Amino acid sequence: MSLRIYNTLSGKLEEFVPIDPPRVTIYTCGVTVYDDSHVGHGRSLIVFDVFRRFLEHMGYRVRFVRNFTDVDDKIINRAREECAHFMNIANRYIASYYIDMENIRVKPADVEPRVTEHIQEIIEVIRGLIEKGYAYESGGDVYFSVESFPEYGKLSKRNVEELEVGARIEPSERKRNPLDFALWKSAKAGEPAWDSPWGPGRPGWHTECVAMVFKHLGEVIDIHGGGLDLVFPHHENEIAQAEALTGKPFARYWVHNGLVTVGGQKMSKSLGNYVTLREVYTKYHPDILRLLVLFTHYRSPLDFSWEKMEETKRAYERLLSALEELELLKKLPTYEEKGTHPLFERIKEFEEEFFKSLSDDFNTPEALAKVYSLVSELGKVKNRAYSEGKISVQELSAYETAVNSLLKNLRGVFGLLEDYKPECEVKTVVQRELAAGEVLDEKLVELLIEVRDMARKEKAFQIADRIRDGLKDVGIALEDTPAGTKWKRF
RNA sequence: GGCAACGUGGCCGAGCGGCUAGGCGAGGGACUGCAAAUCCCUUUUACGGCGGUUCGAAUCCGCCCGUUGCCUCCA
Repeated sequence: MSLRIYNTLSGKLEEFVPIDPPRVTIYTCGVTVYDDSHVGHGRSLIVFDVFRRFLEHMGYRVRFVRNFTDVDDKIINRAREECAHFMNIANRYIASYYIDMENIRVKPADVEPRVTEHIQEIIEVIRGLIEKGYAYESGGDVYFSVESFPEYGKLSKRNVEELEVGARIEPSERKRNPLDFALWKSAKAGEPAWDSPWGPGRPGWHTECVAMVFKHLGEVIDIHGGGLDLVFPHHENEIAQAEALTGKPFARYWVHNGLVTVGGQKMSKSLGNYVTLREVYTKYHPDILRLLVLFTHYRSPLDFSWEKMEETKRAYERLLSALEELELLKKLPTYEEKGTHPLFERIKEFEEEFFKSLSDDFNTPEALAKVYSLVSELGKVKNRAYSEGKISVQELSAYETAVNSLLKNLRGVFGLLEDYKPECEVKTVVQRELAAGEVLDEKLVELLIEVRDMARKEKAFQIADRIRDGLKDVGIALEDTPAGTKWKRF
């Protein structure tokens, strides 16, 4: 099956052809570690996590690199505020990042390089650019000369003249052209600094990614990704440096995810309208965040709200209950039926269409629509089985096949349902943390359900309802089904 | 101001020349001791406005209106 991807560089959907199949190289710009990650970062991380899983699922051997920017102005400022070393700040937020990633189920990249561990490589890139005449040293700084690279602006569809007119870039006597950007910044007093041919200083922002790509993936990579807000200037400046140096296209496909907004406005630190990932995954199961992200196409804006989290939670629970139903259906009396069940055909269609949607520029919302169509089919099966009080062997087998197919694909590609086990309820992170002390509670709930069932058999509904209401007060909901009473926390 | 997107039914959100997206909500029904959950049915001028191309446009083209992003650190 061929995969089509939207390439920011061409502005078109293109068929995905890796340089050296089945090998695929992907680089995405990671976070600057000066604070906790928010939902905007989370979206980007989840989106590329799913791309990577999907490519792996298609049989590609993916090598995935995602960096940490662990030295920059914001980290330095933060360190100054706290009278701490900048590395302490960086290390703290890298640790925090890993906790977030574990909780939102984003797989680690194959290499997760840090800028401070690649200073030498960065210096080599800068040195090469100076040698080839694309960069110049000026008062201890080194700048890339935008005029020297005629294709500058090709990614973000701008031209140098327009940029100069609208330039709000702070003027600097050291720059020849206001659009020139710093590859190396000379150290000011009290700032972290490394030795270089141009004196002590630190790397500018844009060179790090180029140096790390060269080192860990090579001169030309298949996919370079990041948030839409990185297109200009960051990725434009990466292209300028890398291509000036090698004369080859830096990345074959430039892929950018849409931004997360709040009330229509971009979620950002500076606006203060952000919600941290930690806040989300302590309130909701991480699958719900992933589902929220995947319900919108990756290139569209995604407006975050807690109401939407609630909506997504309901959609998630409907999916879960369809899966859990299998164990209850197994308890019904069975009978033999002639022929194969039509549900088997639907499962086959589902799998085909699910991957077809994903192959069309990672259309996850459409893929989810296929998921929910199958879920509806399962609901119909369940309903009929319960109204007849029995289920055919073939139908039960089809239901089980469907559940396994959903589980396999939602786990493998979407990273959902990783902790799902039919006999256990799915818990939020907080619930998991509390789980150790819960065994006793569960026994008590089961005992109460047993007592309630006895009461119901005696038609002592007042007693039965008292138990149900009482459990509701402590956050446990009961559902009576022909196959027995289910309970869950809410 | 420049550049780039986007405007779909109560809300969210796919589709991008002809064929039911899907989710959430709301109303009705089935089921239930009553619920809950689930399923079924309904929510049928849905495609910002005005022109144009076409046998046929939400889907292509033009203009207008509106929203957003980038142009400064940013996933």
